[in-house]
Formats: sequence, C-alpha cells, structure tokens
Amino acid sequence: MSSMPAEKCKQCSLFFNRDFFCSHLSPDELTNLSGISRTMAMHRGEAVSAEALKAWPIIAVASGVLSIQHLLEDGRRSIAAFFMAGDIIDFRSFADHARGQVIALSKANICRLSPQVFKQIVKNNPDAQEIMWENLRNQSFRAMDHSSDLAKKRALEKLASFLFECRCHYTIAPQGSTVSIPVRRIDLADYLGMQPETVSRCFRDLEEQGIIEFKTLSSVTIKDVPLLRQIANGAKDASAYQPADKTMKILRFA
Amino acid sequence: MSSMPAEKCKQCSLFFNRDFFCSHLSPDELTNLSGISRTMAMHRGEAVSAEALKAWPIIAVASGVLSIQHLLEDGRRSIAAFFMAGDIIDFRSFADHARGQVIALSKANICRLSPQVFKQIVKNNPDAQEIMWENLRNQSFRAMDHSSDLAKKRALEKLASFLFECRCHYTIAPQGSTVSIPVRRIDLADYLGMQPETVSRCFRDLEEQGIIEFKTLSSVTIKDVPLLRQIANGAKDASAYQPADKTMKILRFA
DNA sequence: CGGCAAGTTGAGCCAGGTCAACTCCGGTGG
DNA sequence: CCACCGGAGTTGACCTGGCTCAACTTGCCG
Repeated sequence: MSSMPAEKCKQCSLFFNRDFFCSHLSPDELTNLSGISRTMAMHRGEAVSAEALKAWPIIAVASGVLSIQHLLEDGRRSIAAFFMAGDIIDFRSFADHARGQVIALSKANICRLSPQVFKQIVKNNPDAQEIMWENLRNQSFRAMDHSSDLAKKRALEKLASFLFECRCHYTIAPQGSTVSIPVRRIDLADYLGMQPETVSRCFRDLEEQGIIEFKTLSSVTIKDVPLLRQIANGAKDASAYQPADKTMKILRFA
Repeated sequence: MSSMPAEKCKQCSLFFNRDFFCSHLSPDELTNLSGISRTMAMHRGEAVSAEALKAWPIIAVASGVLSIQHLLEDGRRSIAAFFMAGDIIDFRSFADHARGQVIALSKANICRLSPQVFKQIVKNNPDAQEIMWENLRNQSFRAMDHSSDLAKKRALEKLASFLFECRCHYTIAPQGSTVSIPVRRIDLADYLGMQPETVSRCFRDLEEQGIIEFKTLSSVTIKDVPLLRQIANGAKDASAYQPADKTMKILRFA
C-alpha cells in the first residue's frame, strides 16, 4: 500500500506530468510527502490566508491560476505574478514579511507541502532538486521579463507581449497560434499595469487591424505572428505595417 | 597549499562575508571552484558578451552593481533587475534564449563560476545549497515586488518605494535613514519605467516637502520615514500630510 | 428568462513623456 | 591655476497616451 501513490495524488498533474515535481519522487518519497500535505480546491477570488501561508509556506499549483496580489492603501490593486500548473511557490522566510496575498484567479487545485519533508526530498533527490531549480529560475526570469515589459512598453505592446507569454508559459499544449487567456480582463489589467478599459480598446485595435481574432473572450487566434512580434518588441511604428487605412487616407488628400 | 583559499579569493566579499556563497565552502570545494572560475573587473557600461554568458552561465557578483537590460527595437531601454554583492545569477538553460544583456552599472567585480563544479557543490553541500536557495528566492521576490510597483504606482510612489528598496537590499550596512543610491539617474529611470526628467522632478518635490535631503547626488537622508512609507504605499493623498503650501494658497484666495 | 458581474464604448482631462536649453561637476591639458 | 570640455543632471513649455467616470451591452449562471 505504501508503494502505491496516495489516492489524492493519482489524478494530480504534479504527479502524472513528467515535467512536474512529484513525478520525480520515489514511491516512498511520494507517500511521505503526500501523507502530511494538504490539498485544497479553490474558487476564483479565494485567498490563502496569511496564517495558512505561515504554517504551510510551500504551495504547489496542480491546476488553475494563482496570483500574488498587492493592495495599495487607496485600493489600487496590482498582480505581481501568475502561477500555473507545475509552479511551486516557496514562501519560506518570506511568509511573515508582508508580501501581498495569494489569490486564485480561476478554479484552482493546490497542494500545500510540508516544508520539512520537502526540504528532505530536495536535499536527497537530485532529479527533484533539478526540477525545483529549473522552476524557480523560470519564475525568476518570468518576473524580470515582466518587469521589463511594464517599465518601458506602451499599452498595445504590453498586450502583444502578454499574448506571447500566454503561448509560451501559460498554455499546457501550445498548439498553433491560438492561445487561451486564462484570466479575466480585470486581472489582466492589474497584471499589466493598465485599466480594463484600455485592455479592451487595445484588443479591439489589434482585432480591427486583423492581427488577432477572438473566438471567445478567453481564446484568441494570432493571425499575423510576425507583426504581433514586432509590436511586442516595440518596433517604431506598428502602423507602418498596415499600409491600408490611415496612410492611404492621408495620401488620398495629399 | 590547496587548503588555503586561492589568492584571488582572499579579498573577495563572496568569501569573507558569512552571508555569501563562497564562505560556506570547504577548503577543497573552494579550491576546486576557484581553480576554474574566472574573475573579471568591469567598468560602468561594460557588458558580459553573449558568448561568454553561454560558456559561463553562472555569475557571482562580488562588488558593484550589475543589471539585466532589454532594448526595444526603437531604442527604448529598460532595466529588468539589479544585482549586488552576494547575488548569484544563474543563466543555465536561459543563456541562448535571448534575455537581454548583462551590463555593469558601476565598477564591478564578478566571478564567473564553472557550471559543473558549481552544480557538484550545490548538490553535496547543504549549507551552500541553502544560501543559494535563499538568494534565488530573494531575487525572485524582489523581481515580483518590483513588477507590482511598476504596475500600479505613480512616479512619486515608485521613487519612494525605491528608496526603501535601497535601504533593505542595496545597502550593505543599513545605518540610520541615510541610503545610498548606487546608480545614475538614467539607470534609475530605466529601472523604474520613467524618464530621467521625471526622476529629477519627483526627487525635487520630495526634498521641497522636507521628506528627504540629498547630501550628494548618490546619498539621501530620509527625514520623515513614516510619511515616505505612506507615499510608497500609495496613501490616497500624500499632500494631505503637508498642510502648508498649496492648500494654504487656495484657502487664501477662497 | 431575469439578474448581476464582466466587458465595452465615449468624452474629457491630467500625469508624465518629449524636446530643447541650461547648469553643474569632475577630469584634462595648456 | 584656470580654461575648457563632455557627460550627467535639471528646468521649463508643451503635448499626448492612457486614466477617469459614466452609460451602455454582453455573457454567464441559477
């Protein structure tokens, strides 16, 4: 019995996805870890309480989207980072240090890991250790890239970048150029440092120019990948690439 | 001879500062690592070339300030992150993935570590491993906090936050409320996503309100820590705290 | 099918970007 | 020792991208 994966782990992506942490544990390690870890099903908007975070500072995301959010005193909200299936958020030595809340942005399943057992496993299991390094480095670079986007890009450019970010990081099976946006417009706005109205307007602009096309609110097809890439990279004038419209009008009256 | 720290390590902060990586290595480990690592003295503006980064993807900062910079196609520059003494930047599996340049923002000394030896040491030396985890987590949270600042704070608030960031992270011995700003105004602007002109104006405003005082361009004293904190946290109206000035003028003419 | 949250659209405005001129400062050479 | 130079920082005047506020539409869930 102790050599079989625990019941609750059988269906968990952390276990059956070879890229994720739990799939690299020995049966014994899995049993140990599973035994004193706490799974938790979250709804959108639900937070992991500060006390829970203190007692269980390591959170593995099995499905859905988690976020770290900060609230300014006058109510402005910003989302510091997104976390998706496979990410392990390690708050050890930061739980006290008020660093914003951990909030689900969709239905999500998480597993709160025992720090002791986790530490032990990481120390002794090189495979698991490697996965963990990789994941943490990945989180770190994602955050830095995101900082850099926020710092100097204009609204349209930030949205374009975000679509590529979705394609690379936030889609389990990146097929073709259809990406799914896993969060609401409001959350997207707070993540990208803009207003929901602006998000809406910029998406409309991109769609009007035929660069993207929405199938549903949360599913977009990128029709012109190179052009969107150009925009994301801050090419001087994206409209130079759409020779119709404005340019023509000006020429017509010249 | 092999039990003594290598000549080049003796004076290095990474070795003599107990919080940093090399001070936790056994004499043999240090000798090994030192033997095939490359120290490098950098001037401001100098970059670590992409090839160098590929061959030596792990960089330990011994002194000075390093940065990761991104360039947009039209020349806009943004600084994704600062790194100071003790930080170890690990580009393994990211070196190819064009992720911007590594550029010194001041005179700096770095040590490029052999990935093989480094990996070995981290695997076998729990102390060193712990330091490394701590450092990487720290980098990661710094980047996320920074993202969150960039997303929703106004210029003045970003500067206020940055001063605290300096006090916590970027000052080796945080004494009193005098902090040193280790980079030029331009770099600060590119890090905070604003223009140097705006940086200048906002610093002036803070100084005129008596909240901070510059001793030199790179050394500021925070005269009113709580108020600066309020501003950094985005309190509704910072000027509510300075009952003089504008308010008075308006009243006078009312 | 009704009710409410999420998303969109429009009109007006302002924080901060842009551009150009000026000052300050440390280093260099006469 | 001073004159000069170039890069960094500052100041002022002007302009605009994106925020704000309010009204409207859409889509989701019971």
